[in-house]
Amino acid sequence: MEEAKRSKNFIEEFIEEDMRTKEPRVQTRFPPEPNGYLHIGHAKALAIDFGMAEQYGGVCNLRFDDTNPAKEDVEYVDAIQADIQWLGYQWNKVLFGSSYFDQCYDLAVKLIKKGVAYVDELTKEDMRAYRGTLTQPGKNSPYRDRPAAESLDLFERMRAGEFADGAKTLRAKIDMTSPNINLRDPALYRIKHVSHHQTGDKWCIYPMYDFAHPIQDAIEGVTHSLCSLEYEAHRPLYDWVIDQCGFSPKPRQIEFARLNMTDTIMSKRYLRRLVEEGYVSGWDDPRMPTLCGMRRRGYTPAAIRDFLDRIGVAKADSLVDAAMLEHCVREDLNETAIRRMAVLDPVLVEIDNWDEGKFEEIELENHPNHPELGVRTVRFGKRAYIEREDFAEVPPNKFFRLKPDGEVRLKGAYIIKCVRWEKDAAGNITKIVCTYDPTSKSGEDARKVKGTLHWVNADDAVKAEFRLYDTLMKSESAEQDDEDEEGAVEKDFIDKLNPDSLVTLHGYVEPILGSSAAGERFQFLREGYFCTDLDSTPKQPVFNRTVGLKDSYKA
RNA sequence: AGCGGAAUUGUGUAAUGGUAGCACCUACGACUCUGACUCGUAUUGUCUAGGUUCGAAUCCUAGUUCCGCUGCCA
Repeated sequence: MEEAKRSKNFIEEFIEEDMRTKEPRVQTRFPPEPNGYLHIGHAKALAIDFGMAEQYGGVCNLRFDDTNPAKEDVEYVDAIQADIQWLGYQWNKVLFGSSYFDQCYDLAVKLIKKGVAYVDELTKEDMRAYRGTLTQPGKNSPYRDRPAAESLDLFERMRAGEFADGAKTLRAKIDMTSPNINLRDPALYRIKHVSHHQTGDKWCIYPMYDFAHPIQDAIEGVTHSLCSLEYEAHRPLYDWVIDQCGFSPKPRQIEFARLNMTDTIMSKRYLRRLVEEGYVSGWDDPRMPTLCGMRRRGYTPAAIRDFLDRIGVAKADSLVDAAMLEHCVREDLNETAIRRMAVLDPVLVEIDNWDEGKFEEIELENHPNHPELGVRTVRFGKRAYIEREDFAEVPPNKFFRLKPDGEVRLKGAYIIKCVRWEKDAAGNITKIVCTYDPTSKSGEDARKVKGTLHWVNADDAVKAEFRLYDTLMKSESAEQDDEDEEGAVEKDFIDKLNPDSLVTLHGYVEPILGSSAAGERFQFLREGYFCTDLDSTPKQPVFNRTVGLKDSYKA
């Protein structure tokens, strides 16, 4: 496939300018916090971080941003790496923010000695009160001007574990009247008597993100620290830390808009609720926007990367139509997925003028656009299953499928004509009786009929389960405000869940599919792209519908 | 309200003072032993009001709307 030509985004403009005027080297980092699974939103950031490094011949490190042990867990460290690799990105090194704790500490000492950091003893509540508001300036803490030596002593004792959580903090001495609240003496270190998944019990004080991140970037030699828009107001603080610590050259922080997608919940908090309260089967439930969920659903790395490439990078907030992602996965799978026949909601067809016990071998192409992918053989006999919705007693307008006295071709086999049908007491159709035209065998240049149906031979069909997915949320805006009155929003969120996001059907597949392995992808003719689920067994194959086919039929 | 950002067709994104383009979506048509794929055609856009200029999405002025920021989270 040809490399799609894409115009430059604003980050590329910045990088190229920096390469011309500063140093001709690019280094980035992808800094996930190990407190959850990666989702499609992270994938955008990841594609930008790894993509920029690759594009400009630089390197990108995977660095776990683990400065808050209270919220993090090793469980996620491995999963995050697996997801990145699955997507096809390669890091230069795996690093941990926690491995810089010694340097952070030393730098904090340096800042105290410089007189630009101090140990504060205000309570959390007082600190908030002293901070002021969006419109009113804050005021100095009474501890702000204590001698550096005193702060130093206190800071050492904080480290030594002499104080309880929250009793003291180390704060930057910047400007309590700054219109940018992030500059009103932000906390640099806090006390947390919590053991860390990487450093164990070595520390009981941990640096804040705002202090640790720029230090990590600078030590590693990151040239461009790419992050999402909500860190924009933190950039002056990022630069302040770099300057006060005396780093040079200085990494440059550039912010871009994060991904939002229609019908998609992207907040970790809500995703966690779905898992913990059992609304989905787990983080890898195929309805989840997590990378492991999408993987299980059958999305391909190529499709996801193509999608990420197409949506671009900008600073304006946006809401990408999920139809774009669907388009990308259809485009990829159309090329690569082997064709098979499966009947999801079966109804029996019996051929009146076909001898009982007689079978014919039928050859079917594995891919109409790729003959080199070969053919397979299926048997055609007196009975077949077709899709229940492919027959109509009273056909709607432009119905090309089976109807009373109507003809259709069974894909690869013969043209059949409906002569009568049977129903049970409840009025459900139990059998459709047809005749076949012996002169219409596929490939023998017979006459044409408008409709062609997929089918499976009833005598050797394999029973299968099909899982069809729809959006987790009922309609448009997947997640609104999460800040209003807690209870109301929480309830609202659950109320908006789509009760039909998972529909399970039981039908039949070609015998050859009885042995498919988990993860294999197919196009089931006229039904969509499917992949074999983890739950699948030879006795009971299970298929997930990744995405349906486009359908221009309107009754 | 203070500060920081952002506004281009239904959606996403280009055009860096010189023909508003591309993709998705949608509609219609051709083809079709998948109502798929493919191919063709079409609709819709520069937040508003002024100004500078031969010429403005782009520069200037004023306004409007949206997003973010008041964690010892990241």
